[in-house]
Amino acid sequence: MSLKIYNTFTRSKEVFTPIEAGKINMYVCGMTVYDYCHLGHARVLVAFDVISRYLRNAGYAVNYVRNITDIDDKILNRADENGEPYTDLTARFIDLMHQDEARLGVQRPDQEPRATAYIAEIIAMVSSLIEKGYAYAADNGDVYYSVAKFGPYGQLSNKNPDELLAGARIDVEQAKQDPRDFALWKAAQASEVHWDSPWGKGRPGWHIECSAMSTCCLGNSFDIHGGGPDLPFPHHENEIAQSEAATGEKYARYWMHAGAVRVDGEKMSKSLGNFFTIREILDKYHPEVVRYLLIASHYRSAINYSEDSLQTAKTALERFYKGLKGFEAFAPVALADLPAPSEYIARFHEAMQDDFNTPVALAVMFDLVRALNTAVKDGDELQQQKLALELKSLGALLGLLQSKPDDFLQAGGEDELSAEAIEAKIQQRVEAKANKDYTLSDKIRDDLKAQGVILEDTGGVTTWRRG
RNA sequence: GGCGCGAUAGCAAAAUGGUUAUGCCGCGGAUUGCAAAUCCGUUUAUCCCGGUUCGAUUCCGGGUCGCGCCUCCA
Repeated sequence: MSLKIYNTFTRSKEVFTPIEAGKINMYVCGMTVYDYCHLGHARVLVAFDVISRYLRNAGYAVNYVRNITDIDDKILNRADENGEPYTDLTARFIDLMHQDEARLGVQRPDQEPRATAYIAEIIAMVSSLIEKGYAYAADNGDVYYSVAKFGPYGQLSNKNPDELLAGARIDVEQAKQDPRDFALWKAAQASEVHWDSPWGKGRPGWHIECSAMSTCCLGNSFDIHGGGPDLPFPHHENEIAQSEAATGEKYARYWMHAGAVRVDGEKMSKSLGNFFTIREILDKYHPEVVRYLLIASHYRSAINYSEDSLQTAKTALERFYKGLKGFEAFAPVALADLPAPSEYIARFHEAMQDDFNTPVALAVMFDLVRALNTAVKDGDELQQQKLALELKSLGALLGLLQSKPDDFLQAGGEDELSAEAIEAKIQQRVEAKANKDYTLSDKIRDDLKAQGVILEDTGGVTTWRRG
């Protein structure tokens, strides 16, 4: 069994072979920090979190780099609107992003380079592109990349450069020699934030920072480059043009792009203003519910967000947690460390190795929890322990099932009945049952149910959860 | 206009040239004081029209509808 990855560049699933055996260098385009992260960002964060976790678990030494773009027109505009230094704005949203990612259980990347820390490298790359004839300094102080000079331009997004020229419909900057050319360096206006450069005071263009940071952190060529669904063109196309022209080497080998998150059939995006932030969703739902929702569809397919879909995700997770009650003591282990792994482990690997097919991986876990429930019913303790450990270990690999079952099943809002009040009611009911006063005991149970609390009498013991 | 993706049961979502996806919901049974949970069983599918094939949801062609990128967006 070998790992297969869908490569945007070839538009096909390919057997994955790293440049250096056992090592994977991976770069993912991260956030431009001027606003809260929304669910679309969460999708990319979680997708590549699961991918990097799986690759590590499969034994690869993964170097996962995810950048932060902390200088950009939108950042400067927002800081201007707020009347604050742009560095205050970016520091705040970097911090908030880290909070969101921690709450979602997303492991931090190995390196998290920021554009403003790589200005010297960016200037060096732009200089190199000018020297090699791929870029030119215009009269207005901007530096542009000359798209016509890069023969393979358009390969990633499957675009014909000639047709791009015909289709240009934005106001073309006068200083450009060709409408398709894009800015590597932008001259600073009057009092704007700027750095000194051979072309005067200015700041980096949008795409160059990723070329510079990925090359500095991972080398001229690396294994995987990932990002959101709207990045293949122009961002990644331009990265390829910049990097390959500057280094003369193949840039990234496998391009991976997450699918869109939609709302009512339309892409969730800042420009449409139809986005839900991660934190507002996490105010109402357990982080694992959000993770489950994002993983229950394949990472490349579009998903349609709704409150209902979160509710369904919660119900699905409850099935796992109900099965794990009583196995709190089992700590998850790496899959390679499982003793005598069951067929479910092999099936899980098979699913994940097929372009990280998490929906199938979850289906395997549902089969596993059924087997676990059966083992519990049959009183087969060895089998129970084995399967519970396996389920927790598979869950851990996906960043799920990390809570104690009761913590997950009993989690409630502040306005809901307290655990103490529920326990007191249960005690009253135990006494009623002992007196065979089923009318009272059923009334207590019905009253609790009306308040969203479900009682379960299992083996003479009553437990509860919120429905 | 260019490039690309998708259409699967009540909902969500995989896969597959012939054989159970899976989860939720519905129905029946076991279990239970009654429930809940669990287990067992079970009802609903492959957008339309052609073609290839012994056989197509799956491959090919055409169509319809939806969506994405082509402009800042993950």
